[in-house]
Amino acid sequence: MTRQVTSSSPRAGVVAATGETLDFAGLDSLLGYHLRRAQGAVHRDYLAATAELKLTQKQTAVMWMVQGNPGVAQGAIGAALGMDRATMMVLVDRLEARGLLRRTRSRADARRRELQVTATGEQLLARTRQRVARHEARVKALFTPQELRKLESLLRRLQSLEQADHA
Amino acid sequence: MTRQVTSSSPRAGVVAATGETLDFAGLDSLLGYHLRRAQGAVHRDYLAATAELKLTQKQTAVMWMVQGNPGVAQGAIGAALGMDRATMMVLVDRLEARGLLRRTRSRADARRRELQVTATGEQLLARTRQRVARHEARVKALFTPQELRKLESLLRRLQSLEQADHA
DNA sequence: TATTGTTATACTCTATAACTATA
DNA sequence: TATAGTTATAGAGTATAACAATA
Repeated sequence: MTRQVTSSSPRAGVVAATGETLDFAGLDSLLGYHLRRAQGAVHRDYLAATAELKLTQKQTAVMWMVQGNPGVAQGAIGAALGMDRATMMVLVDRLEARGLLRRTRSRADARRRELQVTATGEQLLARTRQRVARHEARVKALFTPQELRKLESLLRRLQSLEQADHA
Repeated sequence: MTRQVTSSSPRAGVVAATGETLDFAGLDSLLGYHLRRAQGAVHRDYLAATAELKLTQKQTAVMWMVQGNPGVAQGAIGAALGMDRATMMVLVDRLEARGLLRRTRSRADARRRELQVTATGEQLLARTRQRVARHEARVKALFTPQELRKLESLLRRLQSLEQADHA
């Protein structure tokens, strides 16, 4: 497949599978576009790397955080990972149903649910970590250490949009 | 398993809404994590900026590409934007149902469906472009021109994962 | 046989709103 | 009143598999 991904030129285009040249018409001047494409590519690589384990990026992030903070409140995890309460519910419901997480009422504050990784969860998470490490290595191999630091720093700055006022 | 992969500080954490400090336990050393968070933040900003127009990032990208390439085959758009045929169907079905796109059988190759933006679609896309421009400006204001070029270049490299062999 | 589009199906993430129970 | 969690509901993106029409 011939790929002609000229970016900066005024009439950037790709040679599609059909042989037609498509005009991006400035779409590829949008940072959001590149971010979405990059995220898609990395996500698909992640899925391929962890396929049989059936833990998505988000689910892994939750398991990971709960393991690192045993007994943490459900909402605190959601807040730390930038997820809505309701979104968090869906995630935790599934992980609990699979026996990977335990949800117990907090004795200090009965409104809260404290999360713990189960023994089954520990095992699956350990296996997932190995796959993730391989996936990460493949991704990071695209960059020099300096580029990696730069990229991470720039991505962190994008995250700061979340805190900004939208008045 | 001892994990000491914390990127910035040995015990990186955030103060959650509750006042508890959460340990990321190395999660934030994963590039995929930062990418996902950044994409989430930008996506939410995009949604807020275009709320009443009801065109998502993906839908806008499709409309944008069709406008720039009138009569292009449905599959060619999908390929250029990195979407599955079935995924593309869902997108185009919705846009067609809203009267924003027209889908006609190609005379040159009857297997293909050629896409066109309707008059209604043109209007909505024009309004969307204005909102997107404002959104983009807000996002890009986080960076210097040099940083922007660097970020785009690094994101492009991530996209190249897609072409790699996963044998 | 290969390609393009289609349909059916399924799963995940996301969010809003209304509700319960606790504080 | 405010907070933590819950439930119901909905929309959107993603993908696999099987299929029809066409090349």
